[in-house]
Amino acid sequence: MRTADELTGLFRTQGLRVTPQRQAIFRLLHGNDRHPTVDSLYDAARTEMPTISLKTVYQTVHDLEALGQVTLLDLGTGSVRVDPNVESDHQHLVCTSCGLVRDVPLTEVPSLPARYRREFRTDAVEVIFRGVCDQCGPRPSKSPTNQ
Amino acid sequence: MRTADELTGLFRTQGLRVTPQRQAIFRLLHGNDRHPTVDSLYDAARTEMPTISLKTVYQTVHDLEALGQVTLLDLGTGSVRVDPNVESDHQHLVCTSCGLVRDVPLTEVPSLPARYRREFRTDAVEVIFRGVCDQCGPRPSKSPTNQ
DNA sequence: CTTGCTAACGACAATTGTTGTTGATAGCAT
DNA sequence: ATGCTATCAACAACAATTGTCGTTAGCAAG
Repeated sequence: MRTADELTGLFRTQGLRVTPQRQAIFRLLHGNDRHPTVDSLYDAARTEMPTISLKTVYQTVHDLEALGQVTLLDLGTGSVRVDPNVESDHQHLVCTSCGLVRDVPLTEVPSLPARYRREFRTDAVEVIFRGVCDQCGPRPSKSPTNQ
Repeated sequence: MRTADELTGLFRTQGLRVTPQRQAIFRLLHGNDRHPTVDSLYDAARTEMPTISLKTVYQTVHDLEALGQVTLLDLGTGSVRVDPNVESDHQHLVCTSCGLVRDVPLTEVPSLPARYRREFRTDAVEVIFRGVCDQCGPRPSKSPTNQ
């Protein structure tokens, strides 16, 4: 994702205004590869700006999405996640235990079988690897930290 | 998915009871390839059983899932969809306009790149083709039956 | 066929994630 | 500096799903 300053300029050229609230969100997202939920962004923003409202965070990430600066992902974890990585094409890995999401660059994704192409125009192919990360999963040996 | 009668037997061996409500849901799902939402199942069930409650439908599809007789899909369409096809491995195609979901058998799905496998155990790989079906999409020519 | 345990029922309230409304405030182009 | 209006915070509304609870009825065993 672009820097907070670049986004400020971009927003202004689009007739959008850049408030302290939005700058805080820009900063929280820049270089963030944790795929935060809107709610976790909200929590983070509140530490430096206690009166910011959840609605403002939603509105800002939607604006960012409309400008192609983030992707909003629904990975079946119950809430939307913000993915600031729009530069490089990638897929996702999701831990079904802790909710961790990580980018996975794939050199090749499947294509829709030919006989479906007449009746369906594919705009995007999404691949999700579901499983357990090493923080959650039963390590092959040692420390039976089961949970 | 198995027939309503087979499911009745299976439920009983598990100590679950089979009520008229559940049988109605079994019947509505058998041979159904439309990936209904819980709500549409609820509507369908109410036509023959006006007092059935939404909670009962939720409970029954969750029981079916626990017994491995259906899969509950979250395809980002806002609500869960019930997929009774548990016999053959397949992926899904989703129309972003009308919400249509269709099974797509894939001969091959991507695998997680080697360097991620040390830190993550993949349980399932999900592929979603997002796009527009021919009912919704701009037909190349003729009948502008838009919307 | 009766009996009894308890799973499942319907009705309704509660929760969670997200969006709509509104009047006041403040960003920023001129 | 000024004014238009986008954005704000607060709050209500919404949709999908789950929890609670007192009552009913499935069904296994006798």
